Amino acid sequence: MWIHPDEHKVVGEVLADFRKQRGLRQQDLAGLLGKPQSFVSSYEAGQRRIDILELLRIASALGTAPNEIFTEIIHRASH
Amino acid sequence: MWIHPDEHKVVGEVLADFRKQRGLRQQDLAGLLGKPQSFVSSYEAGQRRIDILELLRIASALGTAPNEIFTEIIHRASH
DNA sequence: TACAGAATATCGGAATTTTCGATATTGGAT
DNA sequence: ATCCAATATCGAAAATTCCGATATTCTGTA
Repeated sequence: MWIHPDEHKVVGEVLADFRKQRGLRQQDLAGLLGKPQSFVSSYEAGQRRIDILELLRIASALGTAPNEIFTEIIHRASH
Repeated sequence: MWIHPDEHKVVGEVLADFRKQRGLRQQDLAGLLGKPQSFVSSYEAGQRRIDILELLRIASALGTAPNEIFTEIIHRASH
């Protein structure tokens, strides 16, 4: 148990949506990141934090600019 | 001991430079963040990771857009 | 240079988080 | 209802974080 203040759930949801938009499975993305599927599952559920470098790598794997992800997080967190 | 792959040092250096540009001491920024000075010292030295939400808060406290920080990190990390 | 005070860095060890494979659960299609 | 893909959860060892107290480094000034 523990972690996710609600805002971390928002982060996970945004990252999950970006992944799904690309038609990737957690396992696919995990492979690109060199991590197990449970890693992706965990952060998408807001159970694990993503640090700056991880975000850069995830954004890169998803073929998006980090700022796109940030913009969406801020947008959703403000509701 | 441990953490900082070199890239985490870059993250810390960038954040330190942004802080200094604003004429803030670690203690000042720490106060804005509700954390001890050792927190700022630690991540600026690349000894502690900064997660996405923390970056948003730090950027906000420094009066800059998160993307400015990212851009600089990517720029420096690519050298 | 020598000093004072400000600024930053380091320590220690308890608490929290992360790790990853194995397993369980859920979801979608037929 | 069954099959299989996709995602979620577990556990317990390893790694990281936490923060105040203290040490060190830095800066200006006599």
